[in-house]
Amino acid sequence: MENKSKDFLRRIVEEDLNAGKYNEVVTRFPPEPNGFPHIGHAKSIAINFGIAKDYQGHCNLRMDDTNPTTEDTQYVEALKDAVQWLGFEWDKNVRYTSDYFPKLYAYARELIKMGKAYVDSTSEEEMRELRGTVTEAGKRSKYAERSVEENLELFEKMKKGEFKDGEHVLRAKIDMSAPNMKMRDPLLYRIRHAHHFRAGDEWAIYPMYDFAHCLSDYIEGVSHSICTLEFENNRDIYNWVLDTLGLKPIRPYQHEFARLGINYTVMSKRKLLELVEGGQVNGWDDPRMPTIAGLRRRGYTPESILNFCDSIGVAKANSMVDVAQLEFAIRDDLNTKVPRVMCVMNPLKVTITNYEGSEEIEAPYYPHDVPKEGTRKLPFSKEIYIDQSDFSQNPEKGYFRLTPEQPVRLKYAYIISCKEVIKDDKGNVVEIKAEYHPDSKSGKDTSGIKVKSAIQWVESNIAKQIEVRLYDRLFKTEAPESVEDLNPNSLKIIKDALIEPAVIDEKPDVRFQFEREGYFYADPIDYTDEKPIFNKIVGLKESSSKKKKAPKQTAKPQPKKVQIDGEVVPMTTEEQALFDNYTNNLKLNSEVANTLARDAQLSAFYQEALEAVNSPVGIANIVTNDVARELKQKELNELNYTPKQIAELMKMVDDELISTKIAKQVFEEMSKSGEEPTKIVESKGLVQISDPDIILPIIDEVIAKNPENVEKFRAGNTKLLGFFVGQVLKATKGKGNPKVVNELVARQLG
RNA sequence: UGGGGUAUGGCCAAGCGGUAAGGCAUCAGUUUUUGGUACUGACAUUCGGGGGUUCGAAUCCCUCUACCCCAUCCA
Repeated sequence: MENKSKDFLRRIVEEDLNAGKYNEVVTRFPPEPNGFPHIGHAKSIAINFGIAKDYQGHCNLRMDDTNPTTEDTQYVEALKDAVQWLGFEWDKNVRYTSDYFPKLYAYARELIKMGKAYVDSTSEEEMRELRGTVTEAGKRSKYAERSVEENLELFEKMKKGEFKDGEHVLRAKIDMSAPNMKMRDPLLYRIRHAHHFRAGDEWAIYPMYDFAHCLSDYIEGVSHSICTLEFENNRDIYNWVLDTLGLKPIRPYQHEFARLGINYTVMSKRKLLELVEGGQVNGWDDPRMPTIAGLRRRGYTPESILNFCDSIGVAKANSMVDVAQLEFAIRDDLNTKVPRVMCVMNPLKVTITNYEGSEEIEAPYYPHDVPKEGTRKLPFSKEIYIDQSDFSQNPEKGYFRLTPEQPVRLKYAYIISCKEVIKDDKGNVVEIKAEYHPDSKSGKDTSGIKVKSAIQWVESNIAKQIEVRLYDRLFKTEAPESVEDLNPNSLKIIKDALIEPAVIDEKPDVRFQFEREGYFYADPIDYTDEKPIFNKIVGLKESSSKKKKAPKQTAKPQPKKVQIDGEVVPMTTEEQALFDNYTNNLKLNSEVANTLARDAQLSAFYQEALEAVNSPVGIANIVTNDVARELKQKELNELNYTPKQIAELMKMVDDELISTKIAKQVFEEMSKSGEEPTKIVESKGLVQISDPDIILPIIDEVIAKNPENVEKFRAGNTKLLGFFVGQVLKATKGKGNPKVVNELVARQLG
C-alpha cells in the first residue's frame, strides 16, 4: 500500500471510501465449485482478499453453486484449501448461493409482481431465433403477455416440480431490441430436476448466474463485486436487477479486470480437463499443471504465488504473462529460505588415486549471503561421484569445469586434477582417475592452485540413491492450442541420482537447492524413506555463457508502423454545406470544421456561441475539444453552461486576460458549478501574469533550485524546457502567461 | 455487421496537460568455493496509425486500424 501507484481497483475502492459510499469494504471470491482452482483463481483470490485486507474490510468465500449438474463437494474442498493455503481467511462461514435460494425465490416473485418478469414457455430453439442477432433486434415471446397472477402460479408450479426440464423458464422483461444481447429478456430461472450437492432435491428450479450473483452480493453486503472481463456485458443486468427491485442500503457495484494468461500453458477448465482425462498428465495435481494443487505439489510456496500475483499487477488489458516471471518469483522466494545440498544427477565415478582412508567435512547449509545457520557433515573418501556434465574431454572454449588439463574444486573439499580417463567399448567415459591436492582443502588452501569452478560431488559408499523428477514446461509453444503442442520432454525421471546422506538422515527441510542444479521439493505424496523422490521446482538461472547452446534470439525484424487508411463515411449534403461555410467563411481548419459539421449538436452549440462573440476559430476549438468531451458523457441539456458563456470565456482569451491554460481551468469550473466565467476569473483571481518583472524572479528561483536539470538542458536536452516552464507555471499557480514564460525561460537558460 | 472493452520496449505495468516509474527477460561489468545470489551499468527522442487543439500531448478532440468479449435453459 505504500506503493505510490495503485491498481485501478484499489483506486476505485479508495474513491468510494473517500466519498463515503461505504463504511466498510466487503469483497468476495465467488467460484463455481465445478473444477479445480488454478493460478488464475489465485490472482482473483489475491485481489479480492488483498483489497479487503488493505482497507480493513473483509472478504467472503462464496460457492456460486447454481448449477446442480456440474458441481460437487470435492471442488468446494479444493477451493477452500486453495484460499487457506494462500494464507487468507474468509469472513465467517463459507457462503453458498444455494443458501439464498429461498430469498432469491422471493425476489423473483417480487419482480413478477412488478410486471418485470414472466414465465416463458417457448422452446429453446424458438427462443434463440426470437433473440435476434447482434445486428437485428429480437422479438418478444407471446408468453410475455401473461398476467401477474398466471406468472405467479406458473412459477410456483415450476418450483414444486410440476413441469419437466425445459418446459418453462422465468425471464426478466427488459428489452428485446437492446444492443447489448445480454439484456434481451435474460433468463432468471430454469427447471432442473437434478440433485444438488447441498440443497438436495428440494428445488426443481435453479436461478441463473445473472439473477443469483448480484442478489447474493447484495445479501452479503458486498461493496465491490470484482470479476473478470468477460462479464462486462453482464454488468447491465447486474444493475438492472438491483435497481428494479429498488434495493437501497448497501448496494454492490461490479468491476472487471483481465484474467490471467501465462504462456506455455493452458488455463481453461476444459483444456485442463482434457489433459487429465487424456492421460497427458497424472491428475489435477500433476506438478506440471497450472492448478493450485499442481503448483503446490511441484513445490511452489504460497508466498511465491502471492508475490507473482503482485508483480503482474491488475489491469483491463488482455495479456499473456511470461512464465519466466513466475519462475523468478519462486527462485526469489526460495533463495533466502532453503538449505543447499549436493546431488549428482548423472553420476560419473572418480577415483582419487592418491587419497587413503576417509574423513568428514563440515559444510554449511547456506551460502555466505543467506543469513541462516546450520551445517552438516560430508563423508569423503577416495571414491566419489561427480556429474557427467562436469567433465569434458574436449571442452569448448569457456568451459570452467574438469578437463584433462584443468583442475576443479570439489565443493567444500579438495582440488582434483584428472590423470586418466577410462572409457567403455563405445567410447563413453565411465571413470576418471584423479589425484587430489592435499594442501588445497577448503578453508585452509595453501596450494595456490587457481580453479575456475567448484562442483558438487558425493562420496560413493554413503551417498543415497534418490529418484528425481525433472519437470519442464508442459507445452512447447507459447500459446498452445491442442495436444499437438505438448512438450514431449516435460517430464524426465532420473531413478538413480545420488545425494549426500544428510538430506535423507537429517531431513533439514522439504525444499532444497541442489547446488548448481535448481530447487527441489520432497514429493509430498510419493516420497518414502525407502524410496525418496524429489520434484524439480525450478532450475537455477543460467547465464548465457554456460548455456552456450541456445542461439541468441535474432534481432526482431522492426515491424515498421504503417498507416492503414480505412474508409471514411462521406458527409451528407447538409454537413458538406456546413463544412464549406466553416472553412471558407469562418476560416476554420478542415479538421475542426469536419468534426463540427458532422455533429449536429456540436454545430448548433457552436453557431449559438458565435452569435454572442465573434471569435470563430477560438470558439470552434473549445467546442470541438472540451464541449465535445462533455457531450460524450452527457446530453446537451445537462450541460452546466450555455453557448453564450463559452463565448464569453473565449473572449477573455482573445483579450489576453487569461491564458488558454487558465481557460481550461475555468471551463472545468463552469462545468461543475455553472457559474459565469467572468465571475470565476474574478473571484479566483485568475488573470494572467505577463509582466516580466514578476515572472523573472520566479524563473531565477526555479533555475537555482534545479542545477542538475539546468546542466542537462545546456548539454542539449531541450525537452527540459517544458520542465522549467511547468515549474514556473506551478509557482504562479498557473497564472503565468505561458508564452511569456516560455520566452523568458529560454532566454535565462540560453 | 450492433453493442461492450483494450492498445505504453521481447513480456507484464505505472502514468490522468509540464523530465516516459517499476518488475521480468536480455546484454555488459564487479563480488562470489553455486556459470546461483547480491551489486553496478545498458536497454522507449517515444506511447497502435494519421490528423487536430495547446507555449507544451502517452494524457484533450476527430478519425482509422488491430485484438478480446456478447446471440448457453453455463458461470
